Amino acid sequence: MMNQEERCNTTLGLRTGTETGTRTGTETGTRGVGIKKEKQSKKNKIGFWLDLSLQLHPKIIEANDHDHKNDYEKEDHDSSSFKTVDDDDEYTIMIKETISNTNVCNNNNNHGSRKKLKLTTEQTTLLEASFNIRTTLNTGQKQELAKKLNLFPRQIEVWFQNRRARTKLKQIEQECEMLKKCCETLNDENRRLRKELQKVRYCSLKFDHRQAPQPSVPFYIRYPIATTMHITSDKIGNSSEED
DNA sequence: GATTGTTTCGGGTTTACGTCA
DNA sequence: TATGACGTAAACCCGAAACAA
Repeated sequence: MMNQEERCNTTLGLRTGTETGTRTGTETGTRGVGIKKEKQSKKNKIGFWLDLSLQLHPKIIEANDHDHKNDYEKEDHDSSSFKTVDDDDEYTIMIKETISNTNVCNNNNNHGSRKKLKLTTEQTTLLEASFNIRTTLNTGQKQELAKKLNLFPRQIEVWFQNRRARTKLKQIEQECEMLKKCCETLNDENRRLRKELQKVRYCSLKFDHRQAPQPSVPFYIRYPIATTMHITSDKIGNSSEED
């Protein structure tokens, strides 16, 4: 429940736009100061908006897609920056009832939940084909595709955004896998070289025993690293691989 | 050149929905 | 059959950048 102070925290706005399902351009943008502020403080705030939306050209909706289309139309409005009421508490309901017969609408989500559209196979196929040609669309291409698929341009936009994100995620996963394998290979190589080093140490000890008194510094340390590596890989390394 | 409004995008999150144990 | 966990994808939110007026 809201307290008295919150109840008084109301906003009044004017909304323009169309019923075509596209955004009105006020949803995003850091410099759209006035409207942006309203959006950021939408929670726990009652907002009244005068809706001047126009239905320019009612879309022809296929029978089996009817519910989803209507839902999306509602959804698209709800997703705009004017959704200022989130929960149907007593006060909100009262406000709704009060203003229900006027042109003022508060753009509340009527059912408290959004419907999720599942794209058909044909739609997905065409979208994928378009994505393979180009990963971003300009306005014209977006509208053309939306017309073809009987979707809203906003849906096309969202699909492409999500698709780009999925592509990037897959790419990152692949790169991660590659680095893992690379790391494993390097670890294997490291283990192999350590083993070879042990063998060299062992050989040098035997050699010193036969040829000379035990030196104070181990045999392998007396050679520069590069030389040691050379001996290791070319001479002894081969024999170790035969093991 | 600075300011403002608009559009688009990336990154992250939320949520509806399907699947499976 | 019911249900909860989980994965997926559509939709959403926000900040940043680019661009035009």
